[in-house]
Amino acid sequence: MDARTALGAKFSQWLAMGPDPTGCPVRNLLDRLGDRWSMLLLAALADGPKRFSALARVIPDISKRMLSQTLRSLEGDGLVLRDVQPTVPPSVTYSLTPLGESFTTPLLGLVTWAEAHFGLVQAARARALMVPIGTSAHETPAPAPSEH
Amino acid sequence: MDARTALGAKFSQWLAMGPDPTGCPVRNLLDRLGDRWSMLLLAALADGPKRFSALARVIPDISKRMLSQTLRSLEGDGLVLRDVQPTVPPSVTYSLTPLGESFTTPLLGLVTWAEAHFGLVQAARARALMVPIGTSAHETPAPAPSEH
DNA sequence: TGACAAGGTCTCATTTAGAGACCGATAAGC
DNA sequence: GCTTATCGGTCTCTAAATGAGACCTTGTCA
Repeated sequence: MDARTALGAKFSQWLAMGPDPTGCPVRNLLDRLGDRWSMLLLAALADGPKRFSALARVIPDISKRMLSQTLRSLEGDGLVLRDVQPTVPPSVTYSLTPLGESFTTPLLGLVTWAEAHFGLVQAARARALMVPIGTSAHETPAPAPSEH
Repeated sequence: MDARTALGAKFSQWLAMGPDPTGCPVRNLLDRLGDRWSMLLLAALADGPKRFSALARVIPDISKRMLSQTLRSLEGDGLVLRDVQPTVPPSVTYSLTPLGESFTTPLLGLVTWAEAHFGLVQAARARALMVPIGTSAHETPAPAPSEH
């Protein structure tokens, strides 16, 4: 059974579980980790424990606000450990918990796929620009350039 | 080399590539697929081609607006094929492209992890509620209910 | 004296997502 | 004939998420 078949089978099982999407583990975790920063932070922490400002440096385009918020969400889910040393100024180190480490396995699969297929995605994007999305031979001709 | 080490190695490679995050394939794809709906739609389509309204039924809590928008984004990235039959009313069927099918492999890994570890995540969440985040032994003592 | 660092929080403005009305053509129910 | 529903969306309006950047405290360095 290939991955597509297996995934499709799982998906129809979720459907059978009823109409409540929040009860589904996959929906639940995808809602948490499926944002712009969570998986990226987990990848950064896979490289080793890091302090708040070190994370901000290696991911320059995250705001302090989202960095703080996302780390607390990951901590709340048990994926990240937050260790505060009561020095002055305080020193806070974030690291992966064993649960967080276990997540690096599927995350590595995702990352590997991205590296391997990025070229094909870029090619598809280039085609999408040449032929506007949704346009094909049998559709309505291009709409007359009406203003507004 | 375990997954965590491999992922950490990849992460430090990205850092060496320079300060521009958008050039990184992983950042780029994570920004596209790392949202609330993209991976879920890919999982739904792994179950087989589906029409617009069928997708809306199996994922009841997505709005038509986001469904349309996300499908077009996936089409633009070459993961999903949109097939319009010029009947009246038009019949539009979405399916995975070969590239989209190849993504089901890492996605299945993610889904499998979620199913296997959801219990641990729930336990961590419960603990996080009992002991407010960031609180540990060497921090400021719990704000003693300064009764007198 | 002033600047800078730690690890955040706070407010404000912009961006994004969701709710729901609407569309045009057709077919079914009454 | 009238109402209703389906199809695959788009449109507007509002609510929520996000980003930018000021601010905080205590201490060290110049």
